[in-house]
Amino acid sequence: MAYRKTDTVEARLADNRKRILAAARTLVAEGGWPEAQVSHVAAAAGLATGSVYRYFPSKVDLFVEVLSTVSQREVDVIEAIAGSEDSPAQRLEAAVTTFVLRAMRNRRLAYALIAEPCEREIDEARLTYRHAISAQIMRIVRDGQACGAFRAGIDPSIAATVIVGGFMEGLIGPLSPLNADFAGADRDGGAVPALASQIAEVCCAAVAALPTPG
Amino acid sequence: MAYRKTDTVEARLADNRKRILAAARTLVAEGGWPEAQVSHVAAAAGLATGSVYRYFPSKVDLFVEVLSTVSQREVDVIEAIAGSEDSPAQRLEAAVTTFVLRAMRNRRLAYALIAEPCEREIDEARLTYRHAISAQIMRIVRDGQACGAFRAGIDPSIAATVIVGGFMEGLIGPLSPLNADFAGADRDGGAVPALASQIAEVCCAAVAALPTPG
DNA sequence: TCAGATAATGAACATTAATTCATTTCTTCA
DNA sequence: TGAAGAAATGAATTAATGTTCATTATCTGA
Repeated sequence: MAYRKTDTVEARLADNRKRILAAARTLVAEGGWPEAQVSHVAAAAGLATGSVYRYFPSKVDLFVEVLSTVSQREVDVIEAIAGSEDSPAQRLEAAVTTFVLRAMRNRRLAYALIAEPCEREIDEARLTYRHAISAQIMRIVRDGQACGAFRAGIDPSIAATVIVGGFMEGLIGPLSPLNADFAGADRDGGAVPALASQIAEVCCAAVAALPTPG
Repeated sequence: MAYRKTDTVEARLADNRKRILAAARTLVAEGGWPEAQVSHVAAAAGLATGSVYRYFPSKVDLFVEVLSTVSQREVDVIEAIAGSEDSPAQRLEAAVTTFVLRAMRNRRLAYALIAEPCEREIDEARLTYRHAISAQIMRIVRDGQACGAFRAGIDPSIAATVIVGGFMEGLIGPLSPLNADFAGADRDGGAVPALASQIAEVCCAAVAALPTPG
């Protein structure tokens, strides 16, 4: 009488869930939010539309999980940099450069997750990760102020927010699907590293201490 | 046989159009985009829903005009500052401070026009004005580099973009309706001017030249 | 005042996807 | 193997607004 999920079934269910997430991510990475439709996801995952709702309570939940997974990885990367042993100036430079370079590796996805207009609830989920990134930058700023490498008298929270807004905005143009300048994949030695280092330089200067005169 | 609009009618039509725009603006300023519905606008303007379509081809056109009117004024203000006789450093500081202070005078409206999720086409119209503001900042950056007040070797376009993103992001938290910290109208001598000057300081430092050593 | 022309109305319509759910198919285990 | 439970299906439903348009009201010039 009892029905208990076999390992086989359990595995298939888990696989379905993964495939749905992967399909959703791929669709966003290829066509942005306009492609992010439940029926498309289902088709791409080889399931019926209604089946998606056996794995995710709603479209928003599904895509928030996609966004969270990708974003959390970026937060982790920045956190590792923020917690490293390098000088605050080096850490700030590395955090910004790394973020820009990584975003440019998957432009369409990064554009969708960072800047493309989307549903309110997904947009709100973005804030979580922006805050998390900002918190790591703030930590670097605090450390820098403590050791005199960064100017005192600036609110670290404001500085971090401005820096995060700055490098995100610096990315948006190059990320935009409308912008063809960065379409070529000349990631190494090309325009992308130059962009990253320029953005990082401006961000670092925003908080750097003035060299002690004399 | 012929029908020619009387001055009276002409005036009434013009007045209707203005009232529609004013109502639309007021609704956005009070409730943001969720309130920006054609039927609400019509009711607030004392007209029927369908009548709005005698003055504007679509909802998007109407609200793009609202956004344009408000945004262009801000562009004009910044342009005046950018073209003034002050030093580049003073102009940059003034541009950022002024923008922040003006935005904080009508937080809900500024939030809607700058950051609140909205329809794709309205969002695209935002970019126009962000670019226009960026162009003015870039002009200041160029002038500053030319006279040695700002560091050479930075792409003025990138610097301007990062600065604009920075102060916009610095504003978003304080502008957000969710944020109660700035709800009080202590505009003078209070938290708002302090915020503006902190944001401006960070932005200015991003491009300022290092004092010549020795 | 009246015919011709325009303006205003607002209920009905159109659109677009998300979501539901009655039905079908698959799984389990005695 | 078959009865009961679970999973999958996908067409129909829902919902929320922007937009239309047949109808009504108003205006102009003679």
